[in-house]
Parts: sequence; structure tokens; C-alpha cells
Amino acid sequence: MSFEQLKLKNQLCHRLYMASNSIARAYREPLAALNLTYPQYVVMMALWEQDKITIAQLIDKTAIDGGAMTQILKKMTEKSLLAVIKDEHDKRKRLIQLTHRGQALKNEAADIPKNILCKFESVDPTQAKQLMQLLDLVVNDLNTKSDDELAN
Amino acid sequence: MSFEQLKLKNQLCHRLYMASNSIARAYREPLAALNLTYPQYVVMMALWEQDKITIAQLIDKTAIDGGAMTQILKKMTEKSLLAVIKDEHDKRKRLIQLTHRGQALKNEAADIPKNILCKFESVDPTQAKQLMQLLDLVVNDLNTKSDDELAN
DNA sequence: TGCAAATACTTTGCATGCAAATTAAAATGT
DNA sequence: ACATTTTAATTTGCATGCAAAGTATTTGCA
Repeated sequence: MSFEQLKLKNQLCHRLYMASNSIARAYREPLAALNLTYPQYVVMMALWEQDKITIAQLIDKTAIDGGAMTQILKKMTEKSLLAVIKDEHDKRKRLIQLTHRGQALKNEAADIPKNILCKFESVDPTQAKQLMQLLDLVVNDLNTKSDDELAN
Repeated sequence: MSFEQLKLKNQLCHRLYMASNSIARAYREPLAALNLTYPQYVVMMALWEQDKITIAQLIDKTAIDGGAMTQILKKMTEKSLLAVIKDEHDKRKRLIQLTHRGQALKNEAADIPKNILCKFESVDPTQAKQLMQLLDLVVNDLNTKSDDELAN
């Protein structure tokens, strides 16, 4: 009973676990300089792309958990990076809008991606692109409900 | 100022974040049947491969944080999956040993990898292997201290 | 021999990720 | 119109990930 399928070296999931933690850890220092955590940085990137969107849209773009998002937005509000505005047309919704400070932070963050990328000595741009495509396949397969699930 | 480098679709890190969360979520149901969380499952896999190792070795194999490991081992001890034994030769160290119950759980876990893999409709075995190799490169690059860091 | 430095863990405080329950408001069906 | 259902967020409880501080031992060295 070798149970090859249970060995750690064969687990795609464990690779993802380690890689995700490693890269998030790599962002820690540069983001600390901006007083941001990684999920908060993701929220900022989403808003720099498109401002004044609903929380649901923000969750959709960032894939951050809804429960966590409430807390994250609360902290970012306290840091005056953004404001939570009630939608007058649909009182269930809240719009998120960057403050001037939040907008300005974009310039300070501009060099972060470059500083992370330079840590990849063994991964060339082609491989990085390939990696992103493969990860997209994984995410799509895992998030696409199967037919029988949709039937419920 | 398009700031292409700050767009979410160009972030390898965000892909990893989503992929890692997605796959961990996929494990949740099957692991709940064994009353295990994903990190606890990783610990079990490590111990099924090699039993009676120190906590430091376990941390090395699993890449789980030391602080978290203490808590995880405590919960797994309460579930009678393993025992923490003091090393008589070096009283700083603790050896982790599976109980009969912990060993037996291996049989119940044997089908989990297969059940996860079948969710990947778009990723063939070749791509999966390629993905794991690329992830290994990422982890190695990020965890390998640069020369000037080692100089300190 | 004896003490500073290195090890191996544990503890603490903070920030999520996630499921489940809850609240408020809008959309639907009859 | 009115009750039911659905949608949008928030809240709650549990399990980490991580940095930093603390504790107990063992090593190294003068």
C-alpha cells in the first residue's frame, strides 16, 4: 500500500498552498510601507481599475469573501482610503468610492509589481503567462458548478 | 497613466490567491467527512509518509506556520489522531506519532485525491504536472534568500 | 566551567477565509 | 396589494497564517 496519491509531493493543492503563501509573504514588506495588507491591496487594485462600484461587484472582482470584505472595507474606511456610500436607488446596495488619498496611493504602489517580479529568477515572462493560464483553468473548473449541482 | 502592471488580470499573485482558495474550498466537503481541515489533512499526509518526526521536521515538510502548528497539533491530539511525545535526548524537541486511529484514517482518505482530480475537466495530467513544476519554481525563487540577505 | 548565542516550541495579537445565521430591502407571483 | 422568495450586506464562530515576544534547552566558546 504505497498510496502514491496521498504523498505531499504529488499534491497540486499543497503546491498552490505553498506558492500562494510564499508570494503573499513576499508582498508583506512592500505593502507594509503603504500600510496595506495583501487583501486590502487587492481591493485597491480593483478600485483603481473601476471606482464607485457596489460591494457585490468588488467581491466579484477580487474573489474576497463577503464576510471578510465587510471588515476589510471598515478598516480601509478608518484609514481614509475609501468611503462606503448608500445607493439611493437600491437601499440594499452600498457603493465604494476612493478618497483622494486612496486615488493618490496608486502612484506609490506603481513600483510594487516590478519589485516582486524581480524576485523570480527562474521564471521567465513566458512561463509566468503560462502559469497564469493554467491557474485560470483550475479556478474555472473548480468554480463552475456541475449540471447536477445547478439542478438543485 | 494606464498602470497596466496594477491591473488584477495581470497579477500572478491574485491568480494564486484565487486558485489556492478555490482548491482548498473543494477539499472542504470531502475532508469534513473525515473531520479534518485542510492544514490538518496536510499534517496527516506528512505523517503517513513518515511517522514519529519532530515538530520542526513536520513544519519543514508541510510549510505550515510554527505558531499555527502548535494549535493544529493540539486539536489533532484532542481528536486522538496523534500524540506529542517528549524527546528524551533533546528536551526542547517533541516527536509526533500517529495513533492507531490516525494510521487507520489513511484508508478512508485514499479516495480523496481522485475525487478532487475529477473536478478538473480542463486540466489534463500533463498540464497538472507542468503547473506543479512552475509552482515549484515560484516557491523556490521566493524562499531562496538572496546573497545580500544571507550576508546579514 | 560558565555564560552568551542558537534552537525548538509556545503564546499572543491581528487579519483574513469560510460557513451559517441574521437583517433589510427589492423583486416575484398570485 | 400581500406574502414569499431572492438579493445585498453584516454578524458570528471557528481555524488558520504570520510576526513578535516569551520560555526552556542545548550549543559554543572564551
